[in-house]
Amino acid sequence: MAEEHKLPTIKEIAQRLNISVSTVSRALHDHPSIGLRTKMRVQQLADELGYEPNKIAIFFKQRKTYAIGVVLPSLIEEFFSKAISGIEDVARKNKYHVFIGQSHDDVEMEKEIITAMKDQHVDGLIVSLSKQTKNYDHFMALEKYNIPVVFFDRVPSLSNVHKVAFDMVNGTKQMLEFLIKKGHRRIGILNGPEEMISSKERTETYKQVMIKNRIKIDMSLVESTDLSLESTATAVEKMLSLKPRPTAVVAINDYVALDGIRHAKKLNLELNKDITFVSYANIPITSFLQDPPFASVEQYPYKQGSMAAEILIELMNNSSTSESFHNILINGDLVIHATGE
Amino acid sequence: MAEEHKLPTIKEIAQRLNISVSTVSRALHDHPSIGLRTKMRVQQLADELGYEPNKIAIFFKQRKTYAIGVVLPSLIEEFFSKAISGIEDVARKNKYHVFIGQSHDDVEMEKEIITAMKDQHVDGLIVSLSKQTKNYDHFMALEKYNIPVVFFDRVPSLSNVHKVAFDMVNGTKQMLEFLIKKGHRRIGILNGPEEMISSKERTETYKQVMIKNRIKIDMSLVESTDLSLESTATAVEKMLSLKPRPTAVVAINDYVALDGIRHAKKLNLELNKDITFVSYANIPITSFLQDPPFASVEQYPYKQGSMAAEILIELMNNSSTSESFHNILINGDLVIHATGE
DNA sequence: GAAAATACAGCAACCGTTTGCGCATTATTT
DNA sequence: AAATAATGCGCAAACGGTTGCTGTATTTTC
Repeated sequence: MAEEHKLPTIKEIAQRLNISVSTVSRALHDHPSIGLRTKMRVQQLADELGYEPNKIAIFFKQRKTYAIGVVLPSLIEEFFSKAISGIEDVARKNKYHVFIGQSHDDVEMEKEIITAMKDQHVDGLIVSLSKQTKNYDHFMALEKYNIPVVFFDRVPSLSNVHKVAFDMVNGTKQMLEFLIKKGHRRIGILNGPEEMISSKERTETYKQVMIKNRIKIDMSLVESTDLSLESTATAVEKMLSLKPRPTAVVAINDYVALDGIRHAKKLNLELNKDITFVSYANIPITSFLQDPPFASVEQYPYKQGSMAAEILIELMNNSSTSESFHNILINGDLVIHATGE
Repeated sequence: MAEEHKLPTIKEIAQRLNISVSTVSRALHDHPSIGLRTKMRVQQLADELGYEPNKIAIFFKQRKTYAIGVVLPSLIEEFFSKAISGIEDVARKNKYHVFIGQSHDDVEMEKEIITAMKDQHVDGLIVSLSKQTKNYDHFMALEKYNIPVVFFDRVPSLSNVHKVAFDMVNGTKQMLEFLIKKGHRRIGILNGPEEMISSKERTETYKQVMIKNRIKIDMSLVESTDLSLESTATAVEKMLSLKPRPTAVVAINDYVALDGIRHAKKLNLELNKDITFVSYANIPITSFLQDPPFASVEQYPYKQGSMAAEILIELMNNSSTSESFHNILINGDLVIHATGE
């Protein structure tokens, strides 16, 4: 049973009613040049037959797919799954659908996904770079296909692209000023890989704020991790064995901060007294944690996603290549987690 | 610049070479009935022009999109984002792409997504039900369009569907036997909403195991939560205020267990002594937790996702409606988290 | 009552590719 | 040398729908 799977087409309606397909098409679109009588007959038969336009055919004709692709490192990070929600919501409102691809922080995978999405003729792309990505040719190639790209969060260090990102400079300033106000003078940074511009910005801002507050800059207080477990462990260890030890540590994200906290406990350091950890917010389980980071900068992933999507939609509509590039900075907010000090 | 966006087509190649499009098409496919000379000329020009077949046109013609849709409650739950990875990996291997839709546990949203995916002509669908879903008509309607559906994790209570799910009966047995062996006699259940078959199975298994171990069944030890924060809080409170209090509690997932643990601490109960919490694994941050659930049953989301995808691919290939339905049960494994007792 | 305007519907091309069938050429067989 | 078989390629339809143009009744206008 159910083996005939012949969906009704406009052609069929035309035959049954003994009129032309163009008339049917126009009737269904309520075109003014079709008589009321005909329109009604068509509408009725269409309903009876359960006719539904074949969108693939339409997309093909219109050279549009109403699909946007999203490429990001990993859905497991809450930051990204929240961002996806923002993208999805905006997309749905505008009748777009969302393809998702995870690069798992692998450039080759990223390229593959981009190619696949190009082949699928997505109308636009939203991308958060893999942490390995240094070269942007595979994105630039998309221009040829007229596929606009909006980057978010992990954006390339180029000026001629559209991007939405957390305002790292501002967020880092807030965080450092907060710590300094609390009396900290020796502040460590558990930074991300050099390839990420956010890492560079963090370091720069660090220097800036230190200078402004007349604190001597000590670059041995800046450690990097490529975010792998081992690399993070090494960085944490180095950081905590510095002499004198920093009294506060800014970690690139909550996971790294938690690693630091765990290690500090092992060393029998008293948290928020001997040493204070702060970070940039990625995870929301802090309420279950005995010792959360003292504070985090909320980065509003949902907002980043939805803004990126809005920009993309604008770009897809006005294919009139507006010469300017969007460069949105999202302001973070400092959130205090720890219950007391 | 770049305003001509005219991608080369087979037609263009044909014109330039003064041959027919059919010849070009066949040449590009290495069809035996095309002469070597012609093939080479075509190939070369195609390379020069950077020709790429228009997949949309091909999909349209072949009435296939090479897209599979995935509908699930929320990407934020790690269980699901891991499952997605499993689905994606299998899909990619088979040249399929993945559309994702989040129902956010809302039936209406679920229906909308299904409709959208049907309109997009996905070739198949993988679904984990919203916790509200009681009626499966919107899935059954897909038969008409010849779109196969494979359910996973949150599956419907129907026998004539394909599904992959965690073996709740077995997993729960393992867990309960484990607790009983440890001496627990008064075991509470923080169960999920009644609509989820897993909840029913949990209750049933509970009774069964109790009977087998000659422990009197006390249904006041079974509390339900709809998984909202408030509902969970209420259930936890009730559970911990029972007299006598249970010495062990099985929670539907880690989040609920953590809520229980937090509440127990507030009541100054000593964990794993006065009361022990166990659950089904959804989250991996246990290593950062001071007091993780004592044990969890790992549900292998990646495996569930990849198996569901494999079944779907099989179904999409053999549209020969095999009369039997897949009904895979994934065996869980008990994982002990707590460091000591 | 004839000319002009309007209303209604059909023709055919088009989007890019695939494929069954037929038709020339050339090559092979006897 | 004639009949047969390969070989190489083109024609045209098909997938489902949209749209500019054309054509014919029917009305309206003066």
